[in-house]
Amino acid sequence: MCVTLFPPPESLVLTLPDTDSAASETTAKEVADYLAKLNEAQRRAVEFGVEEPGRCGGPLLVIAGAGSGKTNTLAHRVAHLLVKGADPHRILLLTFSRRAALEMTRRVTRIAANALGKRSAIAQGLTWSGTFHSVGARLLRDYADLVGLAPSFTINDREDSADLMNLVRHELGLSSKEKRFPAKSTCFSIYSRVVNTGASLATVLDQSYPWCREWEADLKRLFAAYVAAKQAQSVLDYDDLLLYWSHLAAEPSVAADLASRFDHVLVDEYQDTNRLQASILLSMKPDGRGLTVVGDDAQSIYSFRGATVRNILDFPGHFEPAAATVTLDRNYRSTQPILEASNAVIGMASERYTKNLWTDKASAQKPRVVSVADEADQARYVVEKVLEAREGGMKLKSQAVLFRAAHHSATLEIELTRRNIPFVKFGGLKFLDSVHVKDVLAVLRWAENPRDRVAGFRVAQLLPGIGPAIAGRLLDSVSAPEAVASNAIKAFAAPAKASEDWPRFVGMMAKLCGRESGWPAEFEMIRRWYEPHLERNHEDAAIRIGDVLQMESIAATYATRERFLTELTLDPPDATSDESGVPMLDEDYLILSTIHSAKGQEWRNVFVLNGVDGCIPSDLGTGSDEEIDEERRLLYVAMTRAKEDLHIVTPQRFYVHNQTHLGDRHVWAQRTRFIPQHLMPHFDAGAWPPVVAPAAPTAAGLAAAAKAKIDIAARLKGMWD
DNA sequence: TTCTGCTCGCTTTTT
DNA sequence: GCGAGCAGAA
Repeated sequence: MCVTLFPPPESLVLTLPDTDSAASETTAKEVADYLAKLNEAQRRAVEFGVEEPGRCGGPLLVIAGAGSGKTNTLAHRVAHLLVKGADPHRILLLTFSRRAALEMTRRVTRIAANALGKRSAIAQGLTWSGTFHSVGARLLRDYADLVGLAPSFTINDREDSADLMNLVRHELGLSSKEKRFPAKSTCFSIYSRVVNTGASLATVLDQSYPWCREWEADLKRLFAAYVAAKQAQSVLDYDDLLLYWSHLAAEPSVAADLASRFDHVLVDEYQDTNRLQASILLSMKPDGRGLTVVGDDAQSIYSFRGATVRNILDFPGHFEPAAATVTLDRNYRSTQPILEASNAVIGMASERYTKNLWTDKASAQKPRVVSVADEADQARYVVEKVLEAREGGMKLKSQAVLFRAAHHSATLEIELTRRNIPFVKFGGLKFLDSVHVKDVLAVLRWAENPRDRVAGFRVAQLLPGIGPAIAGRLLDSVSAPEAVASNAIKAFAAPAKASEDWPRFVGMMAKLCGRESGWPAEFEMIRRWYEPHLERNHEDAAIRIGDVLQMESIAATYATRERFLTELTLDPPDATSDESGVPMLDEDYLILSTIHSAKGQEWRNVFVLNGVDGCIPSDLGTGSDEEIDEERRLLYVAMTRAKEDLHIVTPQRFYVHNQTHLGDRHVWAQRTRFIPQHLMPHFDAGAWPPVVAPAAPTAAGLAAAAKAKIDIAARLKGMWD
């Protein structure tokens, strides 16, 4: 995982080099240099409204098609602002993921270094770059007192939030209805959708969760209690980071201060922001001065998270006069045949807004649609083609395998492991979901914030002899008014069955709450305490201890416990590989990724797995026309990742695991509906392995086979001798 | 009250 | 191939 720290507050006071006149002259000359590499549209996007220092241009929307140099353009714009004298500490750069934020600052630094020479230290001051959520968390800690939040608030990830929802649900007695109440994760998804879309509960239920319609009144009660519980416990969920921020920004007494912190706000991947995020931007920059958003409506693939493509479409109209729009439609990534095929696929969307992309990268190779018998053949095809390209000098890292759902790569992962091909998988990660990781984090979270019931509930029940009932009582005494956590734990009458483990637990919690050991020594202490419990509860304790040890080394790179917890929640490790730990950066490895996680990336050779109906589009995403269109955009995103070669693999026979009451079964799959027959001229269609006439078995072959049979039989018998 | 062993139901994408 | 929830034993 990428471990980056927000620099300590002191570094914010970094002194800026003087802007003397001699430097300005060199600047003027080199400006021309670095802008000369951009095309005309990119250059307009970079220079728009950037005048002398202190002045910020009006709002700008950049529609940037796939591979049109979007990141590069945005990075140039930031660098250009810096060159023109903008204060880096007063630039807010909002990206979709931390990975994207890192890439952006890296590029800005490089471009600014080229343009400014030694003065590139300026780019180092670009400290406000990150996701909406992580920036929200930072701002909230600054303003915590103002909004009545404990500055030591902890952040619940999705799973924790669902657990809290579950606790509240039980307290309200909603779990013991005659008819089954929606599952905790469903409840949480509904809640989250209401918050992120700004729609009413009734609307959300009608549009997205019709089967939960009858529970509307109960859900309302549940959500009210959930919000109260979060407040009582000083915990925030992901949505709260945005929600508190938006309320903060809308509050006149704070808004001015908040807005005046930043001269420029730039937002990447704007098509994947939701209503709440848009409202935050508008209240931070009501007149749009200094506001730049970049995105591509054809790549909007996060509506399940409340993102709405309307944000990008309606952006210009929010301002008076309307925001300027620059469209980047020249593609620098893919060859002409790949682009033509991609354009054809997205061209069938029922609604579309941007123009076709164009390129001058000619190629004779059309993208391929490869028919294979089943998933095993699909895996073999990919491995064979990957190795073939590797022989031809293409690094594994320049090749990627993309799929709709994380488990689609399971067969391939086995084949890769068998053939000793290293790979790293992005997306669908369960690292933070595994019980042992959550256990350890719960201890930390509870120590950091003793009112966090989800964490405490989990920790207490690790001790033998303590179940839900006793854990609940312990938590009550810890969170009683005026209670001091470590004293309350010490004073608690543990049951006899837990007496053996109790003193050690009390000692550990006292040290953690008192911050006696310091960070990261605390982590080691928790690990040592946890190991015996892990061994008692899990057969595969050794592997799990390995994970905990790995976490320990990650923990050591964070300055404080709070930083570690916050960043791990907001930016969990996003990759796994066949062996524990991500391979060293200098090693070569194949990329496996969900299409969602592949956003913004590119590779020379791209394989799209399971290009069949039921996978793309997913069975679960074929309810409405909007959903189908989003699945189509997903395929479009996957296809436009490819620079030179694109393989869409379509297994004819598809194995489904326990998906319905029918149990495991094979289904016969059809090529995805997004590539209908009339688009096939854009592709090279073929089958693999190539069809050859079946050779009759030779006498020698039969003899060998017979011999093998005998050998195996003998060996099997030998096992029991 | 905890713990174990069973059944039933669900199963995308992620900050 | 897994978690939530339940029934029954300790």
